[in-house]
Amino acid sequence: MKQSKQKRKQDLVETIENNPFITDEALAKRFSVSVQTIRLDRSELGIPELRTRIKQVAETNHDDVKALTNEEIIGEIIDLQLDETAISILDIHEDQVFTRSGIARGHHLFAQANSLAVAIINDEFAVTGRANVRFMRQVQAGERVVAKASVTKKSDDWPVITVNSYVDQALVFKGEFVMSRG
Amino acid sequence: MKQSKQKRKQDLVETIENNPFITDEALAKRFSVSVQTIRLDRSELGIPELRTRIKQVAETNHDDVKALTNEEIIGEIIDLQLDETAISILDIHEDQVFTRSGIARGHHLFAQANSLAVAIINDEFAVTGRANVRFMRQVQAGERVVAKASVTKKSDDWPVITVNSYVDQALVFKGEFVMSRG
DNA sequence: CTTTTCTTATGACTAGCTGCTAATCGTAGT
DNA sequence: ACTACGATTAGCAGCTAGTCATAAGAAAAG
Repeated sequence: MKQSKQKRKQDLVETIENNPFITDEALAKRFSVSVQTIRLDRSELGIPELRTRIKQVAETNHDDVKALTNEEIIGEIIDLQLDETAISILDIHEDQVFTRSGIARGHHLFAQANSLAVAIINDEFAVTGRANVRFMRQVQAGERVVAKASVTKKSDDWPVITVNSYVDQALVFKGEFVMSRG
Repeated sequence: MKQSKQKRKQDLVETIENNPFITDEALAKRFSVSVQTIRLDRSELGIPELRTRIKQVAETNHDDVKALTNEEIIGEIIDLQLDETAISILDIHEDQVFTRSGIARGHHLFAQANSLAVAIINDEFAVTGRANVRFMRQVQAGERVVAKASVTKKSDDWPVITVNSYVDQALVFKGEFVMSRG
């Protein structure tokens, strides 16, 4: 069935969206137009060719370079006394755990604690110098991690922050962060 | 470096397994043999061509709810000998640094090293038990961090992995990870 | 009836293969 | 030394699913 160019383009986008594995030839048959017309439409719509599309689908879930959340702070700070204590919460999401075991990847707990340690120091250029961490118990997806930080050694050069993270009442993470002023 | 056919075939399987997006030409270069040899090896091993491989990857995680082969890794692993050594690279992006100082937030370096430590252990349920890390030098946006991991203590219960990360030749991160098998 | 837009056709080119045949290399056995 | 053998390399036709550029024909709009 022949349709208007507008309509065909709309349908084309939809069709490809829910079946990225379709070739131009198949599309041509489906819309009763020539392959060339499909190519024209695709180029006008900025839709890449089949192989590129497949690759994109493959990459979205295979891509190794998975970044951590791009927020300045991992977790939500709910209490903060500068240079004293701080508390943050982090809800462990489905994609922060190992798909096989369902256990939260360690670096997320580290990131939460590290963020908190940085936040507690009243300095614009505070960075972590050293850290000593321990994962006490595995955390599952859906659990809420509460991190409690306190400055255990006040020093302008090397303040030390201790972070304890809990799920309910259970200690899941212990960390000691030695900071440095940038 | 030339190797025996057996060894090459083994390496070929591994290489393709953790990077299905590699062409025969690239493989030929990597193993210092001709493209024809790679094709021969592939056909003997029953490994399909690039496009088919990509399609398989795309398909398995298109209709798949629970992907098992999902390697959640921060950074790109460029070399891996299970239970021995591993190397990964991570390009520090604009939004992985503190907006004020431009210094990479520590947990990204930790995440890279932690991922590598998990990957090196030949176990589906390996998790980090303890870690001792040190940030030697600040890393700026745009810099490429190369993490080198090696198993320093082989143990079924508590293997220890040492990770050293470099920017150019400079050591920027040192970490010791004590793993536990889930 | 023109003009413009749309559609289709054509030819030349590409990557990354397959499948086949033929030649060469190095090593080992007799 | 000769030969046999496995491993390697080379070359070529053909394939898919495209690319780009150009041109010509059809349909719609002015």
